[in-house]
Formats: sequence, C-alpha cells, structure tokens
Amino acid sequence: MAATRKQYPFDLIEPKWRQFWLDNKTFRASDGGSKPKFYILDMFPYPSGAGLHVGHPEGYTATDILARYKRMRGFNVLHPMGWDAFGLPAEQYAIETGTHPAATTRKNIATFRRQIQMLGFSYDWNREVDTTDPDYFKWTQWIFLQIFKKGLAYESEVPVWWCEGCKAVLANEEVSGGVCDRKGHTNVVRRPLRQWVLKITAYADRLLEDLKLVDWSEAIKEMQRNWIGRSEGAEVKFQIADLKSEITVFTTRPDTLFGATYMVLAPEHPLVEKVTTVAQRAAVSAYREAATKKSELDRTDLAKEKTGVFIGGYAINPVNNEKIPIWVADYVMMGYGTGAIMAVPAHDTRDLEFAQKFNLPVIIVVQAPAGQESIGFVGDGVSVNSGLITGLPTPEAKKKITAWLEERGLGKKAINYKLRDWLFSRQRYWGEPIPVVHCNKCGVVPLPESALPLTLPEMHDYTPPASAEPPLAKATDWVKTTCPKCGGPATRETNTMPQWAGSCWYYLRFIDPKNPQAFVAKDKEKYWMPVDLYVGGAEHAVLHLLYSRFWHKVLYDLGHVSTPEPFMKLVNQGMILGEDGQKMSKSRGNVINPDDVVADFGADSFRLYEMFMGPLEASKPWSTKGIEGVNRFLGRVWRLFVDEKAQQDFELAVAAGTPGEQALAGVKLSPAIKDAVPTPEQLKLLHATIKAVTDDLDAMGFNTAISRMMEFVNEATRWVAAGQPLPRKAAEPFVLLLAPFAPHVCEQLWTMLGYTQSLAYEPWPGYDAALLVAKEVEVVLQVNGKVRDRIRVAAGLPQAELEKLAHANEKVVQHTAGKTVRKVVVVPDKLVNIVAA
RNA sequence: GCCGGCGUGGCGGAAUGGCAGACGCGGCGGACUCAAAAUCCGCUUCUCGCAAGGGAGUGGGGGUUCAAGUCCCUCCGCCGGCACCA
Repeated sequence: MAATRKQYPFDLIEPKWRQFWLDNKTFRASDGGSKPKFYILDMFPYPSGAGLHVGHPEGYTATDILARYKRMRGFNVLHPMGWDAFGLPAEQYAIETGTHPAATTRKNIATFRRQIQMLGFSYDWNREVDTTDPDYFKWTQWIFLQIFKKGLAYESEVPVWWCEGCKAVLANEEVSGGVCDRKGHTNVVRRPLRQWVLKITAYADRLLEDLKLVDWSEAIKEMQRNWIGRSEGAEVKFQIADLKSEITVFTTRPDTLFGATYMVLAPEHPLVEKVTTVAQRAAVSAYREAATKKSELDRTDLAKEKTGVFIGGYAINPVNNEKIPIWVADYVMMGYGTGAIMAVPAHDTRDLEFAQKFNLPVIIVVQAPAGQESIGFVGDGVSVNSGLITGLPTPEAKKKITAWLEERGLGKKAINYKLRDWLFSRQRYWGEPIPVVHCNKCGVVPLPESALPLTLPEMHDYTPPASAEPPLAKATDWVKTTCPKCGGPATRETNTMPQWAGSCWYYLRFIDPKNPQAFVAKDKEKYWMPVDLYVGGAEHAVLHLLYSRFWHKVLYDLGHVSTPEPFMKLVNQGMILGEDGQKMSKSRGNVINPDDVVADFGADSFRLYEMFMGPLEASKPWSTKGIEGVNRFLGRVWRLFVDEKAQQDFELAVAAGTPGEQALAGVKLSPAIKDAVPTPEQLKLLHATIKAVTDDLDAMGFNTAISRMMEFVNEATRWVAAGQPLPRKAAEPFVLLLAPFAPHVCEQLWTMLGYTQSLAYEPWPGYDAALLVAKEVEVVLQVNGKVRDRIRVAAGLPQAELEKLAHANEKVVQHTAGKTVRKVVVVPDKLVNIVAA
C-alpha cells in the first residue's frame, strides 16, 4: 500500500479534526439540561503493555457511532473512557525489572490513550478515570467500607488456589481444571489462607430475579442464571445408627426418599472421621488422602470412573427407618449443599453409576411415563413404593413429603446456590489496599473515611514472601500503625483487592469523576443512571457483570444510587479473528496492529471496516482486502464531492512541498454539487437511504447501514458521470448520515460545503415516507411456487386486476396449459401464485 | 453429558413466511493508458445449452404451507458457556 497513491488525503484530514475536537471540547457532556440523556458505555480496557488490539476498537467504534448518532438526534450523550489499570502484569514486570508498577501503568495508559484518540472516538476526555489513581481508589475503598459495615465482608480461612507459577492466589474463577487461567500454569495447588470474602450469596436471589429488569441477550442472562445456579429442594436429616449424630443432606428430589439405598459423604466432610468404624479406618483414610491429592491436581480427570469406600457406619432413612450404608466418595463435593447426599440410584445418573459399580441396591420409586425405562429415569413421573406419596405425580409428591418432614422436624424446604461468596483478597502489591487494621484489642477495625485513600507504600522488592503472605507484609513501616478505635498498636491489612474491584463501579465515577466529597453526587447520579447501553466482550458475561451488579445493589440498598440495576441494555461484540480465521495471537503471527492499519488506510476506513465486517455480535476474520474495499468506498465519496482539477492541484502542491494544511484548504467542492432541485429519482434514493440507515442504526445493524450508503454513492456517482448535478439537498444529508461512521472525512466535507461549525450536533436527516412509495412495482408471477415471469404494474392494483394480468401472461399460460387452476394466491404489489394441476 | 448460539456462492456476509445471494472482497471482460497502477463501466450460485431457455440450490432427512434460509420434528457438524451442583 505504501507505494500506491492514497484514496484521499486522510493523513491530513484526520489529525486536523481530532485536534479540533479536543481543542473545542466538542464532546463534553453537561450534567443536565433540557435534552434527554443517553449514557453509552464501553467496557474500559486494561492498558496492557502490548497496546491496543484490533478487537478493542470494534466495540468502541460501535458505541462511538451510536454516541454521535444520538447527539445528532438531540440527546445529551455521556460517552466516557478510562483505565482499569490495577493488575498483575505490571507487578510481574516490576518483579522482573524493578520498575514501579505505577510507572509501567502510566506508560501503558499513555499508549492506549494515544491509540484510542487516534481513532477519533468522541469521548468526553474530561471524565477520564484511572482505577489506580488515589482519587479514584479512595472511593473504591470507601465502597468496600460500606460493604464491610453492612456485614457483607468477612474474613475466613479459605483453601485457595495457589499458583506456583504466578506466585499468587487465584480466584476459583481463574482456575479451570487445575490450570491457571491467566498464564496457563499447571502447578496450581490448594492451600488454606486467611482471606477476605464478600457475601454475594446474600444477593443471589435478587441477582437472579432482577435479570428480568434488563435488556440483555438471553444467552448472557442464561449464563448468569447458570452461574447463580439456584435450585429448590429440601434438607433432610438422617440419624446415624448407634450414634447421636445426624447427617443433613440437600436434595432436589425429596420425593425419591424411599429409594435412598445408601448415603455419600464428601471426603472432606467432618462426620467422616466420626462415623468411620475401626475396621474401615485404614481404607477410608487412604481414600481421603488420595482424594485430596486428586483435587489438588486435576479434578475434571476424575469424571471418568466413580470411586468410593464404605465407611462402616449406617444411617436411618427417616421415612421408612431402613438402615442404609454410608460411603465416602469424591463425586460428592464439600462445597455444595451440605457436602452429603442421599443416594437414589434408580433416579440419579451418578448414583446409578456408583451403585452399579459397588453392587448397591436399586429401588424404583418413580414410575416413568409409558414407554420409558424407570431405572435411571430422572424426570417427573409418578411416585411408587413410596408410602404416603405413592401415586402422586412428582411435583405434588415433593410438596407432600417436604411438609411431612417439616411437621416431624426431620427436614425442611431449602434452596441452594452454586454461587459462592466472592473471594475478595489477593496477595499482591498492585491493587487497592483493603482499608482495615488488625488490633489485638479491638479485632478488625475499619479505617475512618478521613484516612482514605489508603495508598500503597513505596517498595523496591515486589516479590511475595515464600510464606504466601502478600508482598505488602514486607513494608513493615507501613504495616505498623495504630488502631483508629483504641489508639493502641495495630497492623494494616496486607491483602489487596482483586482487579474486579475498580471495575465494579467505574460507570458511576464517570458521572462525576472529580468529586472530592462523594463517589458520585446524588443529583448527577439520578440524572445519568442507568447506563442505557453497555458494550463489551462476552468474556465478562459472568464475573464482571455479576460483581458490579452486586455492588450496585448494595449501594442501592444503602440509598447511594437510584436504580436497582446499573446496565439497561447490554451487547457483546464478537471476536475479531486473524486473517487465517484463527484467534489472533503473537505465536500464530496473525495479529493486526491498529497503528499500521490507521497509517495505511486512516482511522475512518478502520472504523468503517470494523463495522462492515459483519454483525457486531458475531466473530469474524480480519481481511486486508476487505479494508481496502471500504477505503475505496471513502475514496469514491471524496471524489464525488471534490473538484477533480483542485484535487490534481492539491497533489501537485503537496508533491512540491506546500504544507498539507494549506494545500488541503485549496481543495474545492465538485462543480457537480449545485443548488439544483433533486429529481424524483434522486429524492427517492436519498430518502430510502436515510430511512434504511436510521433503522439500521436503531437496530445496531452497522454493516447493512454501510451497504446502503455504498449503494447511494454508487448511484450518485452514476448521476455525476452522466452529467447530472448532485443537488446539495441530497449531498448534505448524505454527509450527515456517514458522519457517525467516518467522522473525520465528513467534517472535512462539511467544511467544504461551506459550514463553519462541526457537524457533530447537526440534526439527523429525516425522511418523508411519502417519497418512498413507488408508483410502479414489479410483481412476480408464479406457477406452483416457481417464478415464471415478472411484470411491472401500477402500485396498488386490486387483486382481481392482478389475477387477470397473471392469467393473461404468456409465460404463465405456457406453464398452466392443459392444467386445471386449483387456487390463486395474490399478494398485492408483490406476487401472484397460480396453483394448477 | 447439560445449556446457549450458529451452519447461505470461491470468501466476509444480506434477506417483516412472498424474486435467495443486497453490499463488499476475489475472479473475468471492457474503457482510459505507450504500458502498468489507480480509476470508471459491465458480468460473476452451480449445472445443461451456441442461444432462447431449462434444471438444481441456504449442513442431511422428514413435516406444516399456495409459498420455507426463515416455522415444527429429527440427525450431523462447528463455536461459546457450565461441568459429578445432588
């Protein structure tokens, strides 16, 4: 590309307008006014050292187009950008090189800001936030204190995932199958550690329930539902034979209680020790030890074959007083329900597999519907062999047996969630310090608000102590403090917050980014919230969105925010793959760098291409040929508008060394653009284009909107080639339509059209529906559903008239000859279908 | 295994149950040019045919309908999520 001629001088146009927008603060949003508000948000990026990736601008371009469109439609638009800048890579880099993470972060942010600004996004840069800025994380800490004071933060000894590779504790969500999600390390082990945990489970029901308030894709809602994993059932107590203890199990199928033929405890279950008989002791301890080791390695590998050991003890089934054996098996997890189950092999796939392997009895207690085998049937049927519930369909049987248990104090209705409390502390340096101290006298004491922000101490050595203590433990001067309550000696908390913390509430700070009195002023919050549209990658479908909804609800309960949900509409952009159709990665060598693309084709082409590739939500491969195509389109637009002679002069001038700005100013409007009256044909095309682009934008159909504009340009080029003028009344609205997509070149064209102000707030063109009504239409004539001819007729012809025309048509006659007409279907202005046999 | 989503030309992708393949890429042909590039114009689902014209066609099979890429059933494949959740 470098050697070939540019389609148009984007290299001069684009920097000029970017500077103009920054200098004039064109996109500053005011916190109020008479216009309706529209808050359109991108998921802010982690500014990595690798710089911007072509995947980032996809969502950013989509939101930018909508932000610009909404401004033109008269909305007061809030469209901000910032940096989710705490995180491990900067800390790793610090460990390797001694560079302070803050310095690395500053540098990376500068790169990201430059690259994002290079694309001409209409962010209100006065609202930029950075999660590592003490003025920002002061409020992250403040919110933590509100959560703490509400009793939703607690300390707990938690067996955590410790990654030997990262030298760091990972959240459950960061480990999959014993492998570290961040870097792919495989040496991840469990160790118990004192941790801060947030009680997100207290909000499980509302997080689930309120999904119906938001306009998100069903797929994402479903993912959240699955993650929360609510299931209704009962807790049932089983007496242990010859012991005073009892085992409580959780089951979703209390109706199958009569079919329970054994019980299983998780290997970690505290009762295992107590119930194991002397004879079984050796076997049980060996099994438990093996299970722990396995769980340290790769749990998913266990999914193959069931294992377990009989522990010697028996339990009494409360419904029929049968003695059933108690086993220990690792297919029961300590972390879910009560860590113990009643096994009903006839109606649970896992129990059946286990029972078959160990020859345990299988008793049918649910009759499957006709034609289905009852053994292994896990759906709803009719209870059999089940005493008082025999003969009842499953839902009623559940209700009745639960009530029966409840009356006798043997059990109760219960609800369980897969969702666990949120492990909130990290043993890292580069995160928000948790603003509490540990006092020997007073215990855990929150810092007073006046002590915020609690900043990180300067350190030279960021390596964690081998003890798995956080690196902050090494900053002894910082750690030593006094208790805010009793004034006695105390130590600071050395854990820091996870990266999720800062991103849990950034959308609120954008509303009031510099407020020193509050995390957000009440009136501004009320004006801007909720976020009308939130766009980001699907990788945050569960965690980020769940955590931030949780914080938002806590703030809502405390009266700090006015809406129960933060994000009204959510859209996930798809991934951009490499030209080979594979995920972009350095190792594959298929990474496209936005800097190169912008240098070759300009930001407008880059934006336009990212939108033209396909639907926003789909994954699609990058194509260099494709971007050449849209670049060509913008070239056609340019040539449609500029005077050919002036363009040649411009090129000569630039070649001769005239400063670009001056040369550009000499480029004049094409003489074909005149104050002429548009022809009916031109008007029709213009209005059809306006309607299509408007409708497509409202539906976020960016790719099809661009197609429509291409069609307009193709047609308009033909007019001009044929010597027709391009009336201003058609040219100007077109520039406005294209402006949200390719703002730089459109601003330039707008200037050439004689305007002295930015087009950013020009009213969006309207269309006249009456102009779209065709006078003549093409009607398809079908015989037995096959197209045989097309005829042009006046629009609005009555059905009988159309039918008559069809019967008279030569081609139709050919295909109906010798047949009897059975039926005729007429769709006015569209088609006639003659059914004949 | 379970839950989502998706299968349309050589490629990216369009199509409120009513003309499948808009738009772009690529390809072919033409104009301009000494020539090339750039640009402009035309053609381009496959197949039979010199043509006129015919036939087939939206992952496979079945169904509903005058009419199905679109709705229903079933199977296959790909992508994403969860994964012994009791």
